[in-house]
Amino acid sequence: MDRLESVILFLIDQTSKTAKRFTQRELDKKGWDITIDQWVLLKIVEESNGLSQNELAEKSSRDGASITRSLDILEKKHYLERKATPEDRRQYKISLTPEGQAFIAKNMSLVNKHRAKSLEGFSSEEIKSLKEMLLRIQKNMS
Amino acid sequence: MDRLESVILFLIDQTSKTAKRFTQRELDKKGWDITIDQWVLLKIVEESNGLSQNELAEKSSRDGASITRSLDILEKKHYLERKATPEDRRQYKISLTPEGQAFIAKNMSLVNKHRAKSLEGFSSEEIKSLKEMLLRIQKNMS
DNA sequence: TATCAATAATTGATATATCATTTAATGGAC
DNA sequence: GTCCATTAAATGATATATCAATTATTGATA
Repeated sequence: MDRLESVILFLIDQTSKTAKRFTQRELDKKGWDITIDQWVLLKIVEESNGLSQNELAEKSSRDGASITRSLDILEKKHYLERKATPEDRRQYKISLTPEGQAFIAKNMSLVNKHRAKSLEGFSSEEIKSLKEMLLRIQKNMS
Repeated sequence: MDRLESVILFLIDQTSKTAKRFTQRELDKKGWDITIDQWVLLKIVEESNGLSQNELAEKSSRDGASITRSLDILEKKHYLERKATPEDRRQYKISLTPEGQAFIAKNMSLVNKHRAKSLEGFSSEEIKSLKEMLLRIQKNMS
């Protein structure tokens, strides 16, 4: 029977927490006014404009209720907006505002710096294989 | 510039969330009355009896305040207990109760089944290299 | 031994996640 | 067209995470 420190799911969770906490603190120091999860939401919207809230929940692996509340916050900051969908009045299409675009533009290089830091010393083959294994685990757990 | 889906830190977080939600739901169905994070705490105590709360926070990559509250819950369920430390009356040593031991014994095989499921199709070399890469990322982010 | 900085755990305030429920709108089946 | 199950998003209740501040204790130093 394995000790916890060698259980992959435990290590993944631990790595996620460690990296997130580290990055969040660094970004707070730089005067960020949003969380990493909110940033991720902005990036998803940037990459796929006009998604519905359910689609955002799916893409970000989060609960729909949680997305509703994050969108409220990001809308209040004027980083993105809900646009009515004429074909289906129950749903919205979410899109970036110019302020949202500007916020991403201003911070992207800092985020890239952190991503690079997390992978210092990794070869591109390693990164490729790591990605692929993470996806396999996700598939196993769904 | 990479799309989010190929950003390692994003994939790690996503994998962690997916696996945790999946496992939590499965365990809830079996009538578990604790969360995965509480389970992890129990397991840490089982593997290293008599740690202080700060040490538990460190090992579980969680905040001390959060540990305090989880311990309150687990103590109320009589799964573990705080024992006074005579050498330092500020700290406690945390240990499993017989009920805690029994709970682990009863559920361990189910947990192992989920761990195995997450790694279906993985060779032991792959697992070894995945572990090692996760630890390297943690080191990079600390 | 009196003082004071450092430390362990707790507590308060606040933010966010999750599940269940509710509301409004949609789209079949009849 | 009416009924009704389904769906999208919002909301309420509850649990947990984080940070900052607090409380009690320790240990070093003057």
